[in-house]
Amino acid sequence: MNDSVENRDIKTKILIAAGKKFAEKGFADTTVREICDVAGANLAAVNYYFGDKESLYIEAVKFARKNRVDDNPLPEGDSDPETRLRSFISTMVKRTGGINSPSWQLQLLMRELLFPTEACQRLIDEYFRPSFSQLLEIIQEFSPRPLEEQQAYRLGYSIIGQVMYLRFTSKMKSMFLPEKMLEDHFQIEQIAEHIYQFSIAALKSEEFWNLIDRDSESNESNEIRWA
Amino acid sequence: MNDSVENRDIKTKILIAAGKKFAEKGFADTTVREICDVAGANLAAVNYYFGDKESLYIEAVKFARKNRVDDNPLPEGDSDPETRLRSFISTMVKRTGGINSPSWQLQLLMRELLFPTEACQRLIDEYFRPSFSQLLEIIQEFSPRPLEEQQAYRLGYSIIGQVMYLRFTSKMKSMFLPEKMLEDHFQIEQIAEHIYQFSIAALKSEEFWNLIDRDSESNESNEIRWA
DNA sequence: ACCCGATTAAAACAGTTGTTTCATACGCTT
DNA sequence: AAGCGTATGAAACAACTGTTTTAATCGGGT
Repeated sequence: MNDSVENRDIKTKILIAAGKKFAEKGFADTTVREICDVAGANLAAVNYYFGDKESLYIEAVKFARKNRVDDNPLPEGDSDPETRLRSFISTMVKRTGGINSPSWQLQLLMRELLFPTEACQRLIDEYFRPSFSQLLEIIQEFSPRPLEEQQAYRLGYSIIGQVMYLRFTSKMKSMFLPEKMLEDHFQIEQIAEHIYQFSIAALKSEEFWNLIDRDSESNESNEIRWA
Repeated sequence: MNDSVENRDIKTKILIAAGKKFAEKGFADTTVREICDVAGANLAAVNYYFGDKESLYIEAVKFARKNRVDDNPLPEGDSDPETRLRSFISTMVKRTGGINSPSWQLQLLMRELLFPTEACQRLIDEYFRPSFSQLLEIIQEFSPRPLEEQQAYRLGYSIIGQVMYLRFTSKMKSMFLPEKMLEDHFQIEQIAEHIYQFSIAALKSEEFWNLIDRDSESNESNEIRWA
């Protein structure tokens, strides 16, 4: 099993075909025959190149992640917090592919999050955590004083949650929302702008930060310090 | 196939066993033999009572929903919007079972949302839409002027998204968050309170409503800005 | 006591699945 | 051109799946 040029082609074809099918129907519902069919490879090729179906799945997840990182890279730069947050949300929404056109790569990664297999921990560490860390940094800049870790995490969840929920429920959205509304008011850019506006409104609310302050003070008095 | 007392028992047992297994591993990964084993029924019982596996699945989803509705009913009453929103979020978070103790009923419904089958549309109409409608009503009360439908929907999504994301990612949360933080700061009540505070901060922001107003007046410019 | 429908039990069936086998074809080095 | 390791192709295998069949059992009504 080397990586010479002539056989990387078919191997890659299998990885792509597998990724698409796994993303679409999950591990159990996807057959090796199906994958080989799409890839134009022989049935034995999967076992020849990857050993077994499960190893192929793990490789497909890795492959999907690798292919995914480069698209929609998180914006760098030291602009103001508002702009950075807007860019971040916009990027994340774009990464999810909005409502209608999800990439199979992300769909596969999502599936892995929802029903984790062995490949999940690695995925979190290498793909999701870096983005989340960047979000935490941005959030920190809105806080009038250094945020406690758990508060930053919860805020991060609130923002990421809005983004991810749209992807998670993308299949049922047409059952929930009228077709016309989907087309007219739930396009990628509109979604991103809405989530940004909603989040920034909360993050800029003085009252909100006062509440958090009060909350953390009462926590410290009630609980043993940790960390 | 009648519903006399003596055979409702085994039928119900199968429904419960099927619900649990389907929730845990999905439709394809669950075998009829497994279900019958758990239910203490014979292999033929599934086909005898339900026809085939798929019909059993649909019945199991219905059964899960029926069992689920009564717990954590949405609070009635005509208190102020803030209280109603807080109650609503609290109820929804409780319904999701928080982080650690999900019920198999809800887990099955969630799975149906994520990877819809035929049972999904019915589920949305009978179970999720009523809750969402109530949320829309509450949101409306925060708006200084009558909300356009799509704006109400997007706001609803922002709030529901925060709640649901926690459930959707419950399995991976222990991979993402330190154990200690989960225990100390991601309990049901804390999550609910946080989501409420975050959402209410946005909903009370004058700037936010001004933006929405401006937005609805000029939809085109918004799209161009993001193109 | 007998019968008859409803239910259960066990086995068998037919189809699909992941995996393996083995013979053949290909590409490169000598 | 010969030789050799790699890759492919078609078929077969063994296990598992949902479903069906067939016979046995149960329980109540006549």
